[in-house]
Amino acid sequence: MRSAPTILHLDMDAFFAAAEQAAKPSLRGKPVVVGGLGPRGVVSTASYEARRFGVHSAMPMAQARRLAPNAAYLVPRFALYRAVSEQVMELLGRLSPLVEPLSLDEAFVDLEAGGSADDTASALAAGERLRRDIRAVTGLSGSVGLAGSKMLAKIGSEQAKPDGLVLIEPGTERALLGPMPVRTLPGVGPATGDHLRRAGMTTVAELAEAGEDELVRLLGKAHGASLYRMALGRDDRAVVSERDAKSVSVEDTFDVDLHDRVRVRTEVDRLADRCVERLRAAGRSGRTVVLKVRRYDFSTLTRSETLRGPTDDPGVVREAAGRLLESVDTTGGVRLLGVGVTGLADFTQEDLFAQAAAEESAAAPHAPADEREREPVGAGAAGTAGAASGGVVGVGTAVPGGAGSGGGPVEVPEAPAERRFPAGHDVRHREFGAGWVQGSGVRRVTVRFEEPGSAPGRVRTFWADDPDLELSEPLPLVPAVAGQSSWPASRPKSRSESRSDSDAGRSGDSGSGRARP
DNA sequence: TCTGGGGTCCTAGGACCC
DNA sequence: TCTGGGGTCCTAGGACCC
Repeated sequence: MRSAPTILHLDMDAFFAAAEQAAKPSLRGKPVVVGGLGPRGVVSTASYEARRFGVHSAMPMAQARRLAPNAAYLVPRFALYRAVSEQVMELLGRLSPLVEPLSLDEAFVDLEAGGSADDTASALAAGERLRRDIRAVTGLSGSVGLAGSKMLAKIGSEQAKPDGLVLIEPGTERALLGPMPVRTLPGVGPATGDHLRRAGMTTVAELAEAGEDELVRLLGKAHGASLYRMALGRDDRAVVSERDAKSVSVEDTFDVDLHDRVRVRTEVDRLADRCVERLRAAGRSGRTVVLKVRRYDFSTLTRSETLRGPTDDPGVVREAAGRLLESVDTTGGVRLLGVGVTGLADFTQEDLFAQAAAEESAAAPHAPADEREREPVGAGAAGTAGAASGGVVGVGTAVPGGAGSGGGPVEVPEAPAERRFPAGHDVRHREFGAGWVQGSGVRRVTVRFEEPGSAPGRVRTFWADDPDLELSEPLPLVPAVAGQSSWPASRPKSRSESRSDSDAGRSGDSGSGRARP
């Protein structure tokens, strides 16, 4: 707690949906829902227009479509959101060296540590200036909370939404919190909320009255004690700018449950490879391998194995995950698989002579499908990895498809129009210019030709293999102005890998099972 | 046509060691 | 040799957050 409201919390308003509306003029003022479009997708973000229909985050997409059948439904474009996020974080960095990002669209800033505010008036000024700057640079709105602690700053930004600022004057915390529902406090979710309600507590004031002993008895030592402090408005947590990741994991939910044991095993191998890719991109290695299985009935279990030393070897992680899989009963079907690594260390394979030798005999006879021969194993790799790793584009849930090696019995369907041109992604046509994929299917692609600065545009339909039409990088939401932060998405990236994928797919046009739309 | 993906932190029991 | 206690590591699960 400090006596001046110099901790700032920024939360961008409906971030993913707002970015899409800024990128697509025809969607402004309309309900927009961003999330997974598959049969098991959920909502990531709903625009405020969509929220009026009752759509909200984490809702199953099917339910959202029932509530708001006329909304625009889009897959997330993380490359775009990451680029906007970097612009925002850069603005926060001008306020203070102490910036703690919580996600792409949210962060704490210690204004006092940055010398940008030391009392109510200066904090207010800094907050309002920040909101103006964010709008000028990104075209989007963010809400700001200012208070003497993290908890209150965050509650402030929540109250400020959308597009507002709330300052909570130190000294007024308890009066403000008292009547609020317990769910307002961070760390009180559905389970704890129910627990407390059954014990007769629904407001923050009632938590404070109950006392620490009672809350500890109810919720356990750590949770009870911290909740009691929060209920009194006490929160001394510092803004921490750099935190090392403690685990890396990847997981996939399948459109239909997997029953074939062999298929389950190949999916685990692919997940292990993806996990190691991310691990290596971060320059880390890990000692404990975790397998996650969600079964047909949504029951979820994890199995883990700790190795003798850390590894970033895909073969080692595959083997461990495979062993763990053998201890799991998958009859009935598998809905989700995940592979993760914890116990992270900073060094990589070179340091692991002993480990490598010990593991050698157990290594698979065939090389992993995704050998990264581009990067020499030498010292240069770590130094350049950062620049190259930024370009990974997360495109919803890609489900089937061989890992590219082409070997193996898994059928490789032609890349259908909806995968080559995912709904919502940017394209460029040689004649008509910039636009975005409004829909695709049956080998056709429908494009709306408009871009961030333009008026709402018109729609045209093309063959999916039209050579004049190609996928393109996201454009800045606001035209660049001299002296302002650059547009990260426009930085040079690795050559589009979708090219080789689609080449491989296209050659087999007449071949095996092409997905019917 | 129910329930994503990426994380963090906490608890609890058993093994093992001193 | 009838019985203690503390510390750390490993494993599994659950709650919570965005």
